Formats: sequence, C-alpha cells, structure tokens
Amino acid sequence: MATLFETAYNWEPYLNLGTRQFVKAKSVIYEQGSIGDGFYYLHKGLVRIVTATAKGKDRILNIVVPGQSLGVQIMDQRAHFTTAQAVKDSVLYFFPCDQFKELIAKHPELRVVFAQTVIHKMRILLEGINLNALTSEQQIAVLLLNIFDDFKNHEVPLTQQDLANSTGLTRITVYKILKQWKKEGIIEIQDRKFQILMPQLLRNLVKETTP
Amino acid sequence: MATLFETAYNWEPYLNLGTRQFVKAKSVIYEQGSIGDGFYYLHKGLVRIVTATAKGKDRILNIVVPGQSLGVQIMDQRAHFTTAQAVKDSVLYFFPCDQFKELIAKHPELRVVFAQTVIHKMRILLEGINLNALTSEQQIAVLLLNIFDDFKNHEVPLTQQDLANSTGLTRITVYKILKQWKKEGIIEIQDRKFQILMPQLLRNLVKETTP
DNA sequence: AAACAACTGTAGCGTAATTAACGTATTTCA
DNA sequence: TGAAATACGTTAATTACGCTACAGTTGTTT
Repeated sequence: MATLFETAYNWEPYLNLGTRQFVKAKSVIYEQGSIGDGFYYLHKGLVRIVTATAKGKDRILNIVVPGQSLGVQIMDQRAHFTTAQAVKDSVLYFFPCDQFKELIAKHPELRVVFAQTVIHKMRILLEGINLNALTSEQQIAVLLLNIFDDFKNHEVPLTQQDLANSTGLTRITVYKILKQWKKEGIIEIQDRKFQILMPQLLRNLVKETTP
Repeated sequence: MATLFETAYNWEPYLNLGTRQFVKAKSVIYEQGSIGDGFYYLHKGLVRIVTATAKGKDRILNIVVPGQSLGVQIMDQRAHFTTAQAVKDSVLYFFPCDQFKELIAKHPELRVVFAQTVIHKMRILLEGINLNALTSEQQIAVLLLNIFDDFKNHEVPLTQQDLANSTGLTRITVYKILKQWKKEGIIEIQDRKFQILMPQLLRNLVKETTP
C-alpha cells in the first residue's frame, strides 16, 4: 500500500453516540471473514489493517492513526475482507450498523463524512495497486515518505518485516535497500527506528519517471 | 485487478431520474485528474476502468458490464483517480452529485444501494492488491477464471496486452503462459478469443497454497 | 486498395528479487 | 530472570520476469 495513512474526517462531534472500547496491543478488533455489525473510530492508539493473501502471507494495507475510522466496509453487511489489529493499546468508539442508520437520519451531514471516509479508503487501496508498478526501491521510498508525512511526531513501529508486508517484497530485499540508503546517508537507523535525513533524495528516486 | 467484474446492484428503478448518454467505443467517459460532478450507470455496452501508474503505464482495474455503475468515487467532490473508457458503444445514465442528494432524500433506500456499490469497488481494488502476492501464472489464472465467471455469454474483448495491463505483467510473460496452457490443453484460443477447456486445472494452480 | 496501426509469435540475455540458511542482537513474557 | 520468540545482518545460489528485437497477422482507416 502506499499512503499508509489517511487524513482524518470529522467524527469527533458524534463520538458520544458510539460506545467506547478499550483494546490491548496485539489484540484483534475484527477479523477477515467475520461478519461484524458496525464500524469503529480510533480515538487513541494505533491499528494495523491487514489482509490475508492467498498463501497466508499477510499484507499490511493501512495503518490507522487516531482520528480515523476502520471497518466501514462492513456497512454492506457482508464479511470483513480485512483484519484490524491493535498495534498499541487503543481506544475506539463503536457504531453499530442499525444504530448508524438512525444517526444518519438525525444528522444527515454524517452521510457526507461517511462517504468521504469510504472513498478515502478506496484511494488508499488504489495507491497500493499503483505501488506495484514501481521498482522495489521506489516502493520503499514512497512508503517511508508517507510514513514520515503522517507520523511526524508519533512513534512509528514499523519493522523491516512490516515494510516487506506493506509492499509484498521480502524482508531481505527491504534490508538490502535500507542498507544501501544508510551507506548513502539518506536514512539513519537507531534503536530500530528510522529517520530520514535527506527526504529529497527519496523523492527524486520516485520522481524519475520514464527517462 | 482480480474480480474484474462485479455483481449488479439494483439501480434500474431509478434510471428515469438520470440523464441518458450515448458514447462511442474508445471514447473517454471521465478522465483521471478531472473533476466530475456526478457518476454513471452503465445500461448497455462495456467500459474499462484504468489508472495511470507512475511511469505512465496504464493499469486496468475493472471492466464494467451493464447493470453496474462507475465513477461513484466522485461523490467526495475530488478529482477522479481513474479513467473510464468505453470499450464498445455504450449507453449510460448520468446522475449529478447535487441532484443525487435530492434523490437520496426522496428515496432513502438508494443510500444502501450506493454504499454497496462503493464498497464493492473496494473489494475489487483489494483483490487487485492480493493478486500481486501470486506468481504470474496464478495471476493470469485468477483473471481468466473471473472473466469467464462474469462474461458467460458476453464477448470478452481482452487482448494479451489487456491481461498484461490488468496484472502488471508484460505482454511477453502473458504470452508465454498462454502458450504453455494451450500446449497443456487447458485453454483454447481461436480468433483471438479465449476459451477455458479445463477450468479445474486453473483453479488448482491457484489453490496450491503453502505446501 | 493501400497504408497504417494494433495484436500475436518467438528467442535470448541480463538482472533484480526471491529462497535458503545461519548467526547475532533484542524484546517479550512466564 | 531466564527462556523463547522476534527482529536484524549477511551471504550465496537460483530463477522468474522483464527487456529488446523483429517478423508475421489481423484489423482499421482513408
């Protein structure tokens, strides 16, 4: 996936209409294949959206940061096609489907917010597809750039394996690219946390279109 | 993309509320980057949804068959992130955004239909992502199987290049796989049209999960 | 009917990326 | 606090796939 992270849509005024839930790090919020009966809004914490590809390998589609919602696709009353997993201890607000209908009746402006949310998810998925047209180096570059755009002050708990799972590459490939970049001084790694020293170089990597 | 084709959702009762449009084969219905002011329902014909990846290469995301809608993502009032291109002469119904709001006010059940439509598009995109986890052979297999599921009686105007553009593979790779399958008697090609003789073999190709 | 464009058939080569394998460091948790 | 589980570093071997190139076919345009 590409834009791992999305901009928030304004759900805050309606939070009191949902039910608050606390989940522990690593626990599953909803699982691919299960039929849920509502969607969630992430208030605090961090949630990872993954999908099981054929071959069992998980693929990270999206990292949800506070202010965003997850599981909206359940509104069509079919099984979830992704799994949501808390990365940190998180606080969520849950909105059941049927209750949401009433909500919309009372607050028609929510319809727009909801539509935007869903469509934004579509954009994220599409970027995930477009990512595959790039070289592996470019894929990681796009990924890192997006991460640092969205996580400015947050801590980013992405391992090499996570980067691999976000792109469909192998950990070894990710490692090699990172190593190279470290040598070139583009990035810095300390305590297994990334820092981009020269983002412009990464951007150049991506921009170099058809020569 | 994977499920090139989606199931129809019931827009028919509302067609008289849109404006009918006729478009010629190969003409563009809406273009990536442009800002439209409504979405379309395909009544007759065939439409191809493509996206321009970095590097200009087009990628086919979806083939829209009659009974389905396209361009729904414009409802968030931002630029289209795909291009829709008529494959055959087609008949569409156009629903402008603002008018659609009134529509929904009058026919609240449309909200559900609309949500289902959008979420279905999400599923298609996700399948496109999942496709990348497979070998090239498996990708083509999935693709062909989907095509023949959805186009039972329709004519399928997919060239080798189209298959390549649907998966991100090169035409040469597609050709090699097809050649191999022809040799094995799995498929038959006549007049540049496909026929799957032994779909089960294709399904096996895909099913062979983690050994 | 000629000219042009788009699609298919085929080969060979190079390489980027996957797989396999293994040791070290660092968290996690019982 | 010690064992187990994860994550990282590194190398070497294998291969799938892309790229290039060109010739033959079918389809479209004028």
